[in-house]
Amino acid sequence: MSVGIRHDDLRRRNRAMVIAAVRRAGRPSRTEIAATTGLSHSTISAISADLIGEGILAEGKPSEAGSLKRGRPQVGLGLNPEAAAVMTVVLSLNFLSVAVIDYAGQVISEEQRRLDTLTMSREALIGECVAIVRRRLEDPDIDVRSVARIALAIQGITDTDARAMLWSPITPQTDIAFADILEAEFGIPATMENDCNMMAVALRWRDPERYRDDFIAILLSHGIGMGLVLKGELFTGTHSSGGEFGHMIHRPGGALCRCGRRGCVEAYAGNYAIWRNAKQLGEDTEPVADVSDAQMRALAATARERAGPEREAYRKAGEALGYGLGSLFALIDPAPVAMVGVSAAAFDLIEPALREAIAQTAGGQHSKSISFDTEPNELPLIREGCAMRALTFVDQEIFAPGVQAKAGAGKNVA
Amino acid sequence: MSVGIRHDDLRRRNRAMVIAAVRRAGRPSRTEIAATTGLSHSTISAISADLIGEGILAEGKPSEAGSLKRGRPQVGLGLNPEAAAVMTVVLSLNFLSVAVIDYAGQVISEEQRRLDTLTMSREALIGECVAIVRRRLEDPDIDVRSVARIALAIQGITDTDARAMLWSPITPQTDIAFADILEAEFGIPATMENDCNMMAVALRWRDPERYRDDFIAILLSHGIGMGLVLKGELFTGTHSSGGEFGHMIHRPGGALCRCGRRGCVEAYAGNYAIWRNAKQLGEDTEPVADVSDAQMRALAATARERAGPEREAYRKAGEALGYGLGSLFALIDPAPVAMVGVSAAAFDLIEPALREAIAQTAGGQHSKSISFDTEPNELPLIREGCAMRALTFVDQEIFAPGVQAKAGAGKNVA
DNA sequence: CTCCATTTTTTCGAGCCTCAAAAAAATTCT
DNA sequence: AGAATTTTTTTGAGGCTCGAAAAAATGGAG
Repeated sequence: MSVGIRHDDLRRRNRAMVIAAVRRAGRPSRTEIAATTGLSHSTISAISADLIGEGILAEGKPSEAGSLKRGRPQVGLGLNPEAAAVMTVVLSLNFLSVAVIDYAGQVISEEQRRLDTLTMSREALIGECVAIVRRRLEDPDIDVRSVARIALAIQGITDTDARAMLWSPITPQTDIAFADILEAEFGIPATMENDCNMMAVALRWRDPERYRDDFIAILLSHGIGMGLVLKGELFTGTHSSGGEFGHMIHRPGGALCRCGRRGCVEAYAGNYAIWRNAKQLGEDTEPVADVSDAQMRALAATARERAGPEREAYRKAGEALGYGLGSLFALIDPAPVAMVGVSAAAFDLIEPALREAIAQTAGGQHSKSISFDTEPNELPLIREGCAMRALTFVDQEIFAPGVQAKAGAGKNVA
Repeated sequence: MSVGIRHDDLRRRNRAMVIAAVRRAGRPSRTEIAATTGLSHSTISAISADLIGEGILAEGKPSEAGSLKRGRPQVGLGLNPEAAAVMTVVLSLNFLSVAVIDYAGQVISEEQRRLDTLTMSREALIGECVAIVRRRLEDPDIDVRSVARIALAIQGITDTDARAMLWSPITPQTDIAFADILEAEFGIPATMENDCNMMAVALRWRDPERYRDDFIAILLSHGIGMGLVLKGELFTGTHSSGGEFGHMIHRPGGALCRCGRRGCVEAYAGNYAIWRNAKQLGEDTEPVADVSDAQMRALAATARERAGPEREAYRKAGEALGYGLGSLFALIDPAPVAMVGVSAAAFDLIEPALREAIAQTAGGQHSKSISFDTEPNELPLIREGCAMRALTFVDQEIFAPGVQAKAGAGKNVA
């Protein structure tokens, strides 16, 4: 059972709340913070005095060009960019991207690099990651000691503790404890996150109006991934990063999936599956290793131009996604969906069949009210999510430390 | 964003924690409570003195026949049965069951009644419920004023606020706000819960070792229902009671389901579906209204005896359940499963195909490690879950009241 | 230019709450 | 009967938040 609340926890939690309020609002005044947190002015005053004294917050002009109102002007409270820094490492197919971000969220150093992830050895892959991180840490603009956290993201399955990649489509290697490796190498706390989960975190940060308590981010790429936020919390499985939406069974015994099983949603909606159907290769054909974005765009163009196997391939993708979403909606009730990735740019080809399929399912009662957003470029989203993830960690675990600082990723606050 | 923690919340939460610890442990000593809650002895002493003064707890002998150890003997703290009472109302197919339960969890009055729910008018159905509740409240053994909460459970879909039944297979009526009706009639706070969710609550209460943080309760009855506990919390959809496992799509365009759609899991695994397949009526045949338990048991007996359509019907049920569970496990990772209801008694016929199907899915990697329990009788479970639900409400909202007493069901603490 | 109205922020005292340590209570063992 | 042991209560200290009042900082009116 959950443990009692100690007296000291109170201050810790309220500190964290104030920091979170500032991060969200930008440059709120003390009065605004009091309003959003529900705490009294005196408490906010005391806590913010502490935080300023510790160099975590800094005073400045308020966000609104005030001076219109009478009375003592508000003093804006902002995050002190120099309070700390975090690092994001995004590993995707043939690509490695690293950035250092200050406490206020600005990128202060970055590097990107092409790799051949599918053929690299385990050691080479790890080596590249360690090397690129080291180069960034040696950047003269960066104070190494200020880097408080590293967040990695990778396509594939990670464990719930956010320590290791268990399996990924971008490499034949399995079970690499990237978080432990980087921690050991640089002595900086690190976590290993699932890319789709980071997309969800970023969407929530970008548009809290639309993506608040319940929503779904679906990555339409070579494979199909999902990030799910339920009741305001990032949903992960109990053991792994979970949400293996792409491997829900669409048709028992159906098309061959990259995972070796049959009939998964991905085996109809992943890039390789659309490609396979468009080229009429048959559902038992071994999935190709990669289809370039340009090839996919060409496929979509053809499908738009004329009826034929290309158009049919997208229809099948839509159907699979629709039934999958429908089954998901049977479990969690419908929620806004963001489609991310190359094939999101071909969503016009996918949507009709998708909606029709959803309408055949339990979730389909409100089929018309379900709304879709599209975002063709996943990488920036993933990086942004990683940054927020790492910064939130610093906010909570370093600047509002409690007795029970957990080893793992802490709470799944999206 | 969540609101700051007030100073008064502290006491409230710790009071609730102490009550919960006593409810769980039976008759713990103050020292034991201190150990399980993590609070200091002095705090426990202060809080329990308050609670005894208010008549919520009462001193007595400790649960263990102690006197073996040296030193001052422990004083057991138990719930005072007279502190309050709650009422459970379980509405199932052709059956209505009501009980009054004291604060310590003992049944002190009950009544059961056969109805013809499928043909009753809306008014008659509501009237029966109101009448049976009134009769129990007029029982001379019951002090009406002590009844602090009514929990209803029904098969079907309820809303997230636990106010209304939205749809149920046991009646053609829809959208009956039972909770509001009973509240208005008797002035006692009421909630309307989903039966499978109550099963899950009860399982957790009965066997916290096995059913702790993550598990699944599946009702194998005329229809297929599910109660899901994830990370220690009852999982409900965002709008409805959610978990419409029975209406996940097993085969797109497949067998006709009672819900009017095609290919749902229930259309292969519900009693009517097993019946339909056993009688070789064809998948488009309109589902029958009811199959008696005796008929189902006869079917199972035949299936055990010889190969034939009966055995094949159970195989198909297993397959559908297996693929459904597999898809679920793709999302949430595998967890222990309890099979409840008549067909749980025929689980031997279902299990082989079920396991084979799971092995074909993403969740199937750990197929062998997934364990199933069976419990053929759902009604006692549902009643027990309702009772715990209502008692927990009294513990939290009445005996540890806070500023923000929410209107709805409060937190989903299973 | 001065003074008042207005709004934000800080200060101060009160009231709770939890905690650690010590004291008191209630037994068993010798 | 006294020592040892364990549970429970008491006591005092330290923290935290809150409301009210004071202080600060500005715009507007005369």
